[in-house]
Amino acid sequence: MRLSRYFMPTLREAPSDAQIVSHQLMLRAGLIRQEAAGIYAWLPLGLKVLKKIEQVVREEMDRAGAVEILMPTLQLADLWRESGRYDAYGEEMLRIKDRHERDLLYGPTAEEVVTDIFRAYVKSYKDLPKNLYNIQWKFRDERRPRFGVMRGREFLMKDAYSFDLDAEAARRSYNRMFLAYLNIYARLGLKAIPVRADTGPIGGDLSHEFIILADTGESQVWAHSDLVEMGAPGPDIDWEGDLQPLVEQRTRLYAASDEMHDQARFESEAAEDKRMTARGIEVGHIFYFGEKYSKPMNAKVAGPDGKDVVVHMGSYGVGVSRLVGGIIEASHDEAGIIWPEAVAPFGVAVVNLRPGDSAVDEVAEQAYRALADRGKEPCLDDRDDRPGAKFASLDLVGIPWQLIVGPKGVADGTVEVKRRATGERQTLPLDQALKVICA
RNA sequence: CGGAGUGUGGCUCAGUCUGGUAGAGCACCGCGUUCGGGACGCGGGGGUCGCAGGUUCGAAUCCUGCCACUCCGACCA
Repeated sequence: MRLSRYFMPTLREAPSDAQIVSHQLMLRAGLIRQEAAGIYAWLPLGLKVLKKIEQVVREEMDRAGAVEILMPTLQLADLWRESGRYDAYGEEMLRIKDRHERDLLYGPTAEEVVTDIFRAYVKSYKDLPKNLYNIQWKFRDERRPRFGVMRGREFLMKDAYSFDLDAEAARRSYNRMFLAYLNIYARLGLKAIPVRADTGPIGGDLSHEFIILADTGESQVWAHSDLVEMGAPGPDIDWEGDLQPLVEQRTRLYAASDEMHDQARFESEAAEDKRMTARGIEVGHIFYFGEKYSKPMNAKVAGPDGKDVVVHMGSYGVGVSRLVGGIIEASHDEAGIIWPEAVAPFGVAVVNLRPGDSAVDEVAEQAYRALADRGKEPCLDDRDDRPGAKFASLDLVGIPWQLIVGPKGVADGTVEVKRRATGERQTLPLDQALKVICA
């Protein structure tokens, strides 16, 4: 992609609406544009990042045995009347009428729809377990949207729903999601901590929130430092096997956010030098809720004895659009965004410092093609700007590498490679520069 | 939803108190000089001053109503 033909409207100053750094940087880097309170258009760069996060989430869900579907944004109120939530859900639900005066709503979540799909087709315990997920736009009419995409009204969310014969099987489904989530955040270059969450009237210990560490995060977390060190289990675990040990290894260590924190317990469970407190952002929530929806909505399968059994369900959410902001909160500096390579909109920018100079053009084109051939998703900065302006805007939008081609270097057969995250640069012949970037 | 605040060109803001022909910087267009970290000079384009009503010879400015957005609080992926 040639930046001279691209659409990347960067701003030198942040619009005054934006308070937190990720929101400011998303506006300045031209990732999003606000259309209304908590509602955003996604511009090319922002959309690329969003799609990359979405794809990582999708791959890890698939790996863990979940199956993707796509449910509608508009849902029938009647389904929500079945579960009893149509009246229970407050002003946050956007309610709409169609031309036939039928009550619709813009889905804030999809338990009802997925349960309806499930019950229509799945009739036997032999078909369990099932885990259906979708990545879809949701709407919650927040009283007070803020923090840009971190707390918008419209947001992209991955939500998965598991169906099992009993609580024990549901725990196995829960465990798969628990570990899949850790893998997702690790692939996104984030440090995530699973903290025990309030299970409300359901009870039990099967609800966790996933908090990514960021100094500017809105939540406080307290955790045993070994938990952070332990990290993700990796993709190669036996997803069909017994995952309980891997989960317990992580859940037995202390971790809590504001609402569940107990300082006395923290101090008794973690030695003084193992106590970590940090700021973070909640980017995922997994929950076992048993028969809460399956019972009122009559989602049953025939058990081994031929009798109907109400299925046990769980739901598992990842805030995909929120993660865009979350990653920026966790990874930026004074100059702008620093994208982890897994989600960067472009892998490398080939910076032509003198467009129109045929020798420079030629080397830049050559570098661009070589990087494209190697799958590095390069862009070519052939904009007619001064070098400083190019560097500043490329730093701002956070592309991980800059391969700088200028007249001086071309004259003695070299280019410069700059790494965004560290600022380190080296001057090298092109073939070696390519090796550095592709290493 | 309670409290506070802001709406002036694409962005940041001045002008409002004390009514009198709408400003600056950035961005944009043209020309020239520049060209390795958001250049400089000269010239230029662009604004129903959130909307509606009122007061006045005259309203961005005063009054009334409405709308939008932001911040603090209670609530959430």
